[in-house]
Amino acid sequence: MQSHTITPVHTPVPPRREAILNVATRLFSEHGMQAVSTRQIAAAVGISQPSLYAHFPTKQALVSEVCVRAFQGLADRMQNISTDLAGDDRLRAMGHAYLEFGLNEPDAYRIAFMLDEPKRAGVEFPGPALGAGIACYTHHHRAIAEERGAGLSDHEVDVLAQSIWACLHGLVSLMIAKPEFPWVDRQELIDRHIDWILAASKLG
Amino acid sequence: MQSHTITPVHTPVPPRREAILNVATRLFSEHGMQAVSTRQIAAAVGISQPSLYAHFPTKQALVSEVCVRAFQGLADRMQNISTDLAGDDRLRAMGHAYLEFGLNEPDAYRIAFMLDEPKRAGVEFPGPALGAGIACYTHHHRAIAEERGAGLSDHEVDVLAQSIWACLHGLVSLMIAKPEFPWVDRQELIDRHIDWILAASKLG
DNA sequence: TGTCTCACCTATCAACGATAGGCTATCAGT
DNA sequence: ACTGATAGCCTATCGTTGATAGGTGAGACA
Repeated sequence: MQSHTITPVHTPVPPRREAILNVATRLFSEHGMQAVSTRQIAAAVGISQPSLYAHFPTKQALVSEVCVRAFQGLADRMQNISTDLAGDDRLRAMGHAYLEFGLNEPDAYRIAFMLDEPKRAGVEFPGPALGAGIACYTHHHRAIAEERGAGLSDHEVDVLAQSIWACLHGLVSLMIAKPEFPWVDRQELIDRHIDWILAASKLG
Repeated sequence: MQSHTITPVHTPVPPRREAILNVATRLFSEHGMQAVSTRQIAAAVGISQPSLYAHFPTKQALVSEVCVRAFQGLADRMQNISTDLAGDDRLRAMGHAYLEFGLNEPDAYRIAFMLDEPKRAGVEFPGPALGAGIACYTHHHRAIAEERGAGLSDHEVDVLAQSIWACLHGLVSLMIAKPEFPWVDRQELIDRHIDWILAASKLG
């Protein structure tokens, strides 16, 4: 039912919505997503709590949009790597980009890959946040197929890509969830984990 | 304590605390831990909601105890494997035990390894649930050290054990959190993931 | 019998996400 | 300039959550 009144020319984007997203991003990364209430977000923006619901239908929608924005950065980075590099350099750079994104944006990563989908009650979205993560997985899958897929069936490429993804996800998600675990030096573990996966992926 | 259980006439007195834990375990595995409220647990037990707090100081304490009990099963299983088997059979069996535990007890696994510690505000527990999980990691670390540690320094064993743990955790946690992802056949992925890790762990 | 203990109850709290309904400023069409 | 619609915001309130306060009643023991 929205008509020809779409572009009012003076407001290219409602600034309030943007302000809410920026404030929410900051609060989420400071205190964690579950710990930040809609009332805190509204107070930080300077509006009342119900007013948030004029811009976002639900808190989850706000969270998802914050997350999607963060993941766009990872997708861009993986895209660039895929066009700039080749061979082991390509895979190594993508692995590092993936791990470092997860460790630098733990809230976005957690929202996309470490939380259950809200699958309650019938209809079931892929979920916008998960969708943004899947876009990154697609870059990963294509890189594996092109760099390690020679002589493998599509199915075998799928198995390899999912196995490698699991290895990368395992390290970043464990480090996010359990930072107090007595890890060995973080950078050394990341480097050797990736090198080890790269070598193993040549085993066939 | 109350070993000879001839149920008294009036009050069946199956220890309340035990009944709560059993009911909570069932409800958590049916609907997920976050979705079950203290009121639902109390109703299923047949007592009022505040009465729960006579047995557990907080909901988190109840959740943790359910989780610790579940993990005791995994620890026992890994202990048995470590004494019954050796070589690659030992590592393979432990890997399978670990993955299948996570997939069969997703709530316990999630509580122990996929949730942030409640580290806010000063004092910081290791957390009873995490503690139970760490006990299992210890079995894993020892097995890696004994089966793959020849010629490696302690530090290199740590790196290898943490890398392999991350690979195992990655697969189980992703499958738990994202069951709707188009995974290849679950059993095939598990088998080939473990075999692949086993082979890779021989690369040095 | 008196009293101590303790598991249990009802009543209630503060905080949460979310909704209902009214007020006001802007703006297009007449 | 008036009118009517719209958008954005407000206060008030809802139902649910985890958790607390304070009273009640039964069994153990002197």
